[in-house]
Amino acid sequence: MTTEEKIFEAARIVFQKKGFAGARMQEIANEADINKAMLHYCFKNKQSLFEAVFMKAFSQLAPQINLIFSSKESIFDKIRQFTNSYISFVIDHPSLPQFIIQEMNNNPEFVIQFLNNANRPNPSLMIAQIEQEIAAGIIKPIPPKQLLMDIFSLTVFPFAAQTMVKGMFHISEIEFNQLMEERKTSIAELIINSIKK
Amino acid sequence: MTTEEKIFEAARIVFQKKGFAGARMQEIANEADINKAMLHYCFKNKQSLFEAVFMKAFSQLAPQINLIFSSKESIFDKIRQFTNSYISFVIDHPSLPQFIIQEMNNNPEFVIQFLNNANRPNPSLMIAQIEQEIAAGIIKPIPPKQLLMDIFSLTVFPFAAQTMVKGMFHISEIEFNQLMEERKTSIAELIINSIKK
DNA sequence: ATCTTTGCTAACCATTTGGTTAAACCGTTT
DNA sequence: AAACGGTTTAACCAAATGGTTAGCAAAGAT
Repeated sequence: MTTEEKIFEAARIVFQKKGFAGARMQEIANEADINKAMLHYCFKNKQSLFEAVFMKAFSQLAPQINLIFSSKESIFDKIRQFTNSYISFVIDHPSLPQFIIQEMNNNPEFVIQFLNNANRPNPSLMIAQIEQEIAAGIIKPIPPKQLLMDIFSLTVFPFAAQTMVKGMFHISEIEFNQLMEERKTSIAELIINSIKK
Repeated sequence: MTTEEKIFEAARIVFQKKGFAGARMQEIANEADINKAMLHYCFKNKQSLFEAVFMKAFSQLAPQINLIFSSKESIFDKIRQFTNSYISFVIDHPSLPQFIIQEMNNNPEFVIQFLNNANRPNPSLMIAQIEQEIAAGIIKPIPPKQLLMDIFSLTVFPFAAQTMVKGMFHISEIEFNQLMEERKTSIAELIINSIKK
């Protein structure tokens, strides 16, 4: 592992645990087990190191989202595929959702500029598809944006609010992951049951 | 408004916008339009000022949650009541959910101690009720914890991820609030449709 | 009138924090 | 072996930041 990779990995850990404002360059250096000056040798400054970490995080998550926005399946299959693959992915990267949500909320200006980017996830195709399937009588009439929010809410929220969920239910990391495994199909069935005619 | 109230209100605004780590005492003083030394005259330090704000936030939100955990209604009515009243409340306090989730995730140790407190929202009664209604054949068999997570996910997530939702759909604050109004009944119907026998 | 308390501020302080620099290290080239 | 270039570090710096202090002004209390 190159020094730059060590730094990046350490930065990822620290930024995702403490957020941009709470992270300390010295802590990242300690985590990477290198001298603090190396951080500035490999990355311009805290901001650009953070942006590298954030972009990587987002670029890992984006394909998961594009999976549901851009595939050619029917709505039902899309929902089944998405809940399954997204939850699998996030179990392996459990701090990503909260990290992204937190930093987006703390830098709304950045988000606006960021989401105008080219390969950002774009829901408009899927909204059109939902309207079509409603018109075709396959699913009940439901505002497409609501359905999209339903899918994301059910999938992402338990991870974003992980600490609270664990605290409320008094469960461990392992039990939490078991719940999320169970949730893969549980969510899909919930939505499909509710919208199919 | 007393000086202490001015400080508290300013601290609320700044902490909820930037989080604990991102908030600056000077910025709070500016927002309150008083001298920075007054912060320390009225509150011991940053930590205790933050705790006052956090506790207030949580104590406002807790009754909304206890509404669903402790009322005597049937599950269906509980869901209808909760989605309605929670969303009404949070439209008026839109940064509360993200604030609480963020600070809990950033201080997990604090959460553990905090959720052992007496009047914390406790889901066990409602879990028992769900099991009863399943046994009575009123609703389909579904793991109670999943149902609880479903309700909270659908209700809380759009607010917690507000900036992302607005960015994805390219909608304004006002349009967002309209979506959330619509969502009050939309969510309740989604869940009830899906679990009723 | 004077002392005391309370609310408040300007100036200051110690530490932390992001960032820089000059020199050392080390493998490669000449 | 001397010169070179990329890598790494100890030491340092300036600014930011949370917190303190000494004192002022006004309102009660004696």
